[in-house]
This record gives sequence, C-alpha cells and structure tokens, in this order.
Amino acid sequence: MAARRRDKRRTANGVEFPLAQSSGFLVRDANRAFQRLLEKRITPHGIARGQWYFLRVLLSEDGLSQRELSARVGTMEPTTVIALRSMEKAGLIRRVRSAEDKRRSQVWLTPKAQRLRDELLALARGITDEAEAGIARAELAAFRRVVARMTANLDRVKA
Amino acid sequence: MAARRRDKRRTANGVEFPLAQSSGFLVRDANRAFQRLLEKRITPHGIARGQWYFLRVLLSEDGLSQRELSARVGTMEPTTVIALRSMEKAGLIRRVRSAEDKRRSQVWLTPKAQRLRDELLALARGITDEAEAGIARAELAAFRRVVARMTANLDRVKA
DNA sequence: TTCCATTGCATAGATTTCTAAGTATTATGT
DNA sequence: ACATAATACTTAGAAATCTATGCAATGGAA
Repeated sequence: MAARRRDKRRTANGVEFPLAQSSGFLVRDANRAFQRLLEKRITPHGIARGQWYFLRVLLSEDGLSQRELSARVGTMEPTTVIALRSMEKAGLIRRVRSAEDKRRSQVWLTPKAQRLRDELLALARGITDEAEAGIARAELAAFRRVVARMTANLDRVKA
Repeated sequence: MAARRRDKRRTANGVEFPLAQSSGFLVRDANRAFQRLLEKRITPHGIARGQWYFLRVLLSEDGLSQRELSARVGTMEPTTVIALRSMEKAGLIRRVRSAEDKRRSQVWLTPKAQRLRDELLALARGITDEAEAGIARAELAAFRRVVARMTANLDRVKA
C-alpha cells in the first residue's frame, strides 16, 4: 500500500531518524495504551481519567493540600483545581479549608471513595500485570531504572 | 512535611500498590517530560506540539492519506483533522483530494516544511540524545524492547 | 441497476491539560 | 507596623485529544 505510491513520494535525503528508533515515540505509544485501557476499566466505576491520578495518590496519602497533590501527581495547579472540582461533585473527595492557614485546602477522600479503595488498587495492579506480562523481573527492573533516568535527564535540561 | 499530619491520615490497609512501582505512572511521567522539552524546542520554529507528530511522519513518508497518517501517528481521525487544518493554515502542508477516489485526501508537505526537514530531525535527535544520556547502548535496546512489548500487551487486551 | 455496507473525512461536544494572570492570605524586612 | 514578597488557590483562554455521530463517495450483492 505504501509502495503503491512510492514513486510519488519524496525520497528521504540528508538527516535520517526513523520513528521506530525514537524513545519519545515509544514512550508516547505506551502511555496512550496505558491510558486507553485505564479509561475502559475505570469508566464503569464512574471515575474519569483525569480524576484517577489524584484518587490514586489520595488512596496512599490522604489529606494532602492541592499543591502537594499537584506535585505528587505531576500536573500543574489549574489542572488539579479542575480535577478536584469534578471529584468533589462526584462525591469522591471533600476540600477543607485549613484553619491555621486559610489559603490552604486539604483534600480528603469521602467514605464512598474509601470503599472503592481495594477495588481500584486491584484494578491498577491488573493493568500493570497486563502490561508486564511475559517480561522478566530483571528486565522490568532495568526498564524502570531507564525510564526514570530518562525523565530525570529531560527534567534537568534548561531549554 | 508528610509526617507532620501523619496522625490525621488514614493508615493504608488491605491492598497496597505504591505509585513508584507502577510502570504506567513511570511511562506517564516520562511522556510528559518528553512533551515539555519538545514543546519548548519546536515553539520557536512556529510548530505546535499537535502538529509535530504529523510533520515527523510526513518527513519520512510524504503524500499519505489522512487515515494512513492517523494510523502512523496513532491518533483518532478527528484529532488528525484538527492538526492538519492548523498545519495547512500554517503553510506546512497541502491537502489534495484524490482524483481516483474523491473521498480520499492526500497530504503533502510544502516546500516551506521541506526546508525545515533537517533542522527538525536534528531537533528530534537532540531531544532523544538528552533523554538517553548516560544510558548504555544495551540498556537502551532492552528498554525499547520492553516498552514496545508493554504497548503490544496493552493493545491486545479486550477490555 | 439499485440498494446497502464500507470507507474516508468531518462536525459536535466533552475532557484533560497547559500558560498567563488574578485574588486572598501569610511571612518578612525595615 | 507597614509595605513588599511569597504562597495557595483560582480564573480565563487555548490546545490537543477523545467518543459519538454525520455525510459523501465507493464497492458489492441481489
């Protein structure tokens, strides 16, 4: 199919850099695959993708401020505001203005969210298991080391 | 800081699954790191992040249909429509309705985009180099194998 | 040939995310 | 004490992405 019109296509000259060799492209693909499956699995629980990451963090560490949550989840604060607003509307969290520092909001899971805890963590584990199927322990450990190193490398770049 | 309010926080019981051990989270982090740096570097060239991936594919294989492009880039077709519209407005591509099949649009890079080719591929290579700094060749090869396997694993899941 | 399914692209509307800028509260330096 | 800076959150607006649906062209079956 690609060959059908090959004659019309520009032959690549000069610099070459096939996509298949791009770590960034591979990571992007994997990320979308994770997100697609995640979304399929959490939607039946009434949870949206944008809510998931915050829920996931709060399940381990409840009562964080919005800024702390943003740091843990890795999103900018306006994103956090939007996600938390929808989570509050969905009855998953409460936001409590701190008495000592009135700028601060602390975020607490509701009993409803607490009750979902084991089910959601099992769901997360399930997706991870699907992803990691057939990959050796040692390879996974190496993978985690490399991908974390890449993130650190990129975060360290000035511009 | 976390310890300061530990007493108030729910102690995790039952299932546990620390975020730091989640491949999905690691991949998401890496993806955002790639995207952040990418955006910083392409913006000065007048290219938006959403345009990048299509440009990147077209630089290797010009004259694809929108459906083929969607498949290569890995986005849904409405996303492709939006990206291509902005690229056409920006003078990076032309869309030519196929004569043999009037449903079909073929997408061609403009001379302007062609002239950016070597610069953009070098830019892509540069980001990859930053990401991969200090990681051994063998580890990179293993990484690529694992991440591609994860994507394939996830894509194969029914629901 | 004519009808129906398929294919290729587009539109509509929602969600998730960002940057830039604004508001309220608290901390700090003089 | 007061002005200024820093902090915590919010709003506004734009971009990128998705699902669901629609429309036009093509192909295939009866």
